[in-house]
Amino acid sequence: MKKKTVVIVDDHLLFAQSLESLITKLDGYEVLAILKNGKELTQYYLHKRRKPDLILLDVKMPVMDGVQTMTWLKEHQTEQKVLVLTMEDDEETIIKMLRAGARGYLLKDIHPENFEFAMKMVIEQGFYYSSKIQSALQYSDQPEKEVTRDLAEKLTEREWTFLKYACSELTYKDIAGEMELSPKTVENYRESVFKKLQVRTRVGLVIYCMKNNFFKL
Amino acid sequence: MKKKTVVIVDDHLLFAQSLESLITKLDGYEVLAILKNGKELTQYYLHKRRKPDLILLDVKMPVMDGVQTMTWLKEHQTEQKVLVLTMEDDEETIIKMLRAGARGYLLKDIHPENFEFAMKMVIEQGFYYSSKIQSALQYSDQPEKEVTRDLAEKLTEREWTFLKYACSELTYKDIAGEMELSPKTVENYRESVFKKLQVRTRVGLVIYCMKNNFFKL
DNA sequence: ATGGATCAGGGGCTTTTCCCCCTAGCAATT
DNA sequence: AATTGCTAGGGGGAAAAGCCCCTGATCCAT
Repeated sequence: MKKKTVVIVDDHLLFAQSLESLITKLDGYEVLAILKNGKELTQYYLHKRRKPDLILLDVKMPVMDGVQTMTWLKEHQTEQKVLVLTMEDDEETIIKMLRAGARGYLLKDIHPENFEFAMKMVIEQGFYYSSKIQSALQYSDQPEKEVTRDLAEKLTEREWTFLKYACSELTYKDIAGEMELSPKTVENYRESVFKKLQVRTRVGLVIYCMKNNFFKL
Repeated sequence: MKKKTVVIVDDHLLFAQSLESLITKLDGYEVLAILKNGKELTQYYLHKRRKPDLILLDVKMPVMDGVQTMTWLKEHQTEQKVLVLTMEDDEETIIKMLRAGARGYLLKDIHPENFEFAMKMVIEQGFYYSSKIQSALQYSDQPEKEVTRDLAEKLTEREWTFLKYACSELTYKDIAGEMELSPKTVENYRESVFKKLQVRTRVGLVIYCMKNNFFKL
């Protein structure tokens, strides 16, 4: 029987490499590559490397995170099967990933036996949802919350940059300096981001970012 | 050569078991047990099981976390060598663990080669500090910062209550309403909390709380 | 070529936050 | 009996944040 191929995308090298040795031990699986983020994954495809049967994808990563990667995959590698493997168990992240096309979602505290089963399921059946994830899915049809989630992804580049600065003790004037813009322009980004994320204060903004693991603190 | 023995304490089973297979592959190491939290570790000693040369300890765990475990070990297993292996890279956690007696501190995103070296160092030399951790250590002797860390836990009941409200989109006037106080009194709590936590803005306060997991968002 | 979105900038205004200063009651130490 | 610490309250002022309004310049797609 031909071995199933796997690519691991996770910035935690120790975990990634440990996982590789676990997977290799499972027999029937082969790890083609370990990549540190989504950017490296796009490079991987670019160099026409062997497409894996399954991608194990982390969510919180520098450079290009799980959600961005998932979105990219959906566009450029439609058929690629992905199992999200992460610490993030908040509903928003789960929903975001599943809607971006993830066919499975696992928390890293899963039992290794279940892990093997989940890989098998995603590769053969195309999906795997643990019970925890299923309960999160139930909520995913509530309209208002949906809207918020979509808007979160519709921030422009500059708005994202602003957002990162906003999650600090810098004043808007400081941020204007950092971004080399007029304070008034920064003010506009504030307004548009507030509206898109539906918050009313800067504190609300920070909380929103934390809840959704936009970046590590 | 006798194999070095290791016990892994980490609630993320998949990671723990993956790590086990990595360590076993290293040759020269033997994993005696995988435990889910500090409580299980105390049970382990209670049953007079073989004491390992090294404990790999996670910080964020349910039941009995890394800091509590470290404190317990310092009292009951003074000679036990411990390498902290975790995601938590904020200074407070690092200092707390080192002060509780950890002889080494590693982030999970370390390169596996360095990981082996770190294990070797802790077992043979009794310590290992990565450069990141060393820089954190530098600050630990600056008196003011030390005080801050302690004060973080010395918030009064009312300040604590205020803090929770402050991590929301409520204005101080709103908070005054919620706490049934005059806005001016709330203002005083703000000032005292700012000073104790050494932040300059409310956003900084929220970030501080998130970094230190004061409460779930 | 005409919207539509993104980017960059501004005026004017209100509210909130932030930073000092201060008083006073009450409880537990010293 | 005095100090310290927590509680609750206040005055005044400067800075920042928040909320409307508006003008252009690109660039991109119908």
